[in-house]
Amino acid sequence: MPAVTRLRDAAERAGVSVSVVSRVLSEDPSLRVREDTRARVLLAVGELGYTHNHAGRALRLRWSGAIALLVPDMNNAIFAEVSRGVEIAAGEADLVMLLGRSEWLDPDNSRAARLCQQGRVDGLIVQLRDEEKSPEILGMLPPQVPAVLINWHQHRGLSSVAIDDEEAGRVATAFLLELGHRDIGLVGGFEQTSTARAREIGYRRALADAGVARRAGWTTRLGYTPEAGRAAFAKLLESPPLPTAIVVANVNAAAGVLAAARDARFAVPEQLSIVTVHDTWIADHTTPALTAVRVPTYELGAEAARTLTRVMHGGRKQHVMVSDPPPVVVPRSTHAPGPYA
Amino acid sequence: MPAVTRLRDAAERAGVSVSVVSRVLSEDPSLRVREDTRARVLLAVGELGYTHNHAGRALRLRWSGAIALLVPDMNNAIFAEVSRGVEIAAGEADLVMLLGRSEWLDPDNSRAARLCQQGRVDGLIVQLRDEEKSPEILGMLPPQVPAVLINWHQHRGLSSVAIDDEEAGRVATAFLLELGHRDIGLVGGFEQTSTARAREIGYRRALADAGVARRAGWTTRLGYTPEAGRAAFAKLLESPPLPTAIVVANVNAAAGVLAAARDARFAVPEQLSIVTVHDTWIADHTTPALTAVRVPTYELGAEAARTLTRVMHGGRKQHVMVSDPPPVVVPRSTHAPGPYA
DNA sequence: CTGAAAGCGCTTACAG
DNA sequence: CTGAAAGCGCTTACAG
Repeated sequence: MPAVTRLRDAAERAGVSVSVVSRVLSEDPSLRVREDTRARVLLAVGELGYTHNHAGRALRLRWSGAIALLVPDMNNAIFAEVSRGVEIAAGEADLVMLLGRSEWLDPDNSRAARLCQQGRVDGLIVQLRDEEKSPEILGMLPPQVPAVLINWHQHRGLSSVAIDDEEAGRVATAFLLELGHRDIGLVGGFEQTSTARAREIGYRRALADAGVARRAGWTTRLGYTPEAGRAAFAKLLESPPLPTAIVVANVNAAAGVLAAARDARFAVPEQLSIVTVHDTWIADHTTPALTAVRVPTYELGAEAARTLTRVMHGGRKQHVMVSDPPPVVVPRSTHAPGPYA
Repeated sequence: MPAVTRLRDAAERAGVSVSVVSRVLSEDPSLRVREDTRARVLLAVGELGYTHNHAGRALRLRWSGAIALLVPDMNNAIFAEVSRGVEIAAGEADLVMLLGRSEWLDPDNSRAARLCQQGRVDGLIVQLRDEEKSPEILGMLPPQVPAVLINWHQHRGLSSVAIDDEEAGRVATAFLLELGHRDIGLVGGFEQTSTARAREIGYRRALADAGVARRAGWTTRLGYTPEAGRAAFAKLLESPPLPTAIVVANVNAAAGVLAAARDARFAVPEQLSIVTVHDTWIADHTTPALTAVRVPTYELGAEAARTLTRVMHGGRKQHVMVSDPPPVVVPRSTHAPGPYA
């Protein structure tokens, strides 16, 4: 570590005690200092380019100024976008973001717990793996650790932040209904994940609102990966008749559906319309480009950081739904008028 | 912050002084302690679940145990993959990774410089934005700050880690030559970026080795984005004749090329073969799926973390080329035999 | 309005 | 082999 200037150096240069420098720099409004003293201090600080030493400050203040974002996989455009939101909102709260993996929560010798206990981070933002049966894994964390679960609705044990997944599912479905489709399937996520359930509810509600019957065989719940999407399409093929349109609950799965449809020489959108949730840039680069429901992923991350900040400052556990901007369909090339148009 | 156990608590429980606990935990092999003392200490530590307080340790030891990875945009599969490598290798060196943006280097009030000066991070891994004219921006960093530039070859001022970009360009081109193409263009990156230059050299060398002429009009250097790819294709169209094949220096640009070709109703690979550098998962999800040169992106990140560690431990500036595994073509669906097959 | 002092939790010469 | 003490750089009661 370079020999940096300490509070003491600045104090000596300004001809005051360290207390004064520290207080001037703290910008405590209740503080009385003579104007010329303050000026001298600021001058010295400026000349020396003094910045407080973080470790000294953290030790004294008992906080680290860091939060950790734990995701299953950065190699997922959705989480990458969330991380941008977290990083930026954290920065606005003068917090720094540490990037980690959801594995860090794994019970035996949890790295996340250690980080918290060591005082390296003040809180956690957690995206669970979809395979996780439930967020019980978080039970492994010391209960005092401030944490917020993202993409989870109303978890009883922890604060959570989610987007309006139900509305996203509803909007996607309503769009297809309006196009004249009635035979609409759902390629959904795992049943145990909160977002998958919400999106499915939205899908069902849109159908119900339109008085359109739902066919159980047209709903699959295989997950949010391209492979899951492929599998879902295969399953659909197995039990004809096929729907004329499907809602896919996740864009990565939608890419898989599209690939499988292509392999099966199925024409999209002529034979099958597809609307997916999540407007990541992959949606714009498939062929045909995916019609997608844009959801506030970035805002989700930002709100998670803000919520965590509140919790860290002693706020109560809370459940936040990010509903601004609301889910909206971005029409591209995977939808076509349905038979009832 | 939760009331965690301190060294003192463990010491009291074990009936020894804090010095002993600290020393036992440090695992200094040169240390003499009675076996039963050590056992008592370890027992107490285990029972209490003691972990050292990070701030105390960092203050005393004058290091933070953290590094920062600065990238232009996480929403780029290549950097996401690099970050995985960095994170994992950092973890192996007991370092934690802070994720930041290249903007943090911007001269006025550089956040990166502050982070270093505060002792919040011990070093930096930097991916420059492609628009950056040159790495001179790093001149803004205090010279003592350990830093390594990634995706840059042989920068004179700083350590750097890069993949074998020349070989990647060569392999891509050689693959097309072998397929019977001779009219081969290059959709390259900005001239000022080191990787773009290297990939272009590889492309030229492959042509030269095969005794095939290069046509200047078939080389564009518009950057690594989908938009750049689209623009490059448009430019190619403007000045016929067209090559029968192109090497694209970056997969994101390749996605743009593909989209533009589709819009122009150009048949890939029948009328135009495409081989791109970077085998991110996007390559597998375009239509047709991109034939790509797989390069060791993950390893690049991991090696960057290791190199930075060495530099932080006082090692000299160094330039590392990650050449294992070597660049290799992953054949998919954007290549076809050329006219000289 | 300003300063001297304590103490955050740790490691490590130094004594014994 | 073990302990008492100093000191890393900071903030903040407490005194004046």
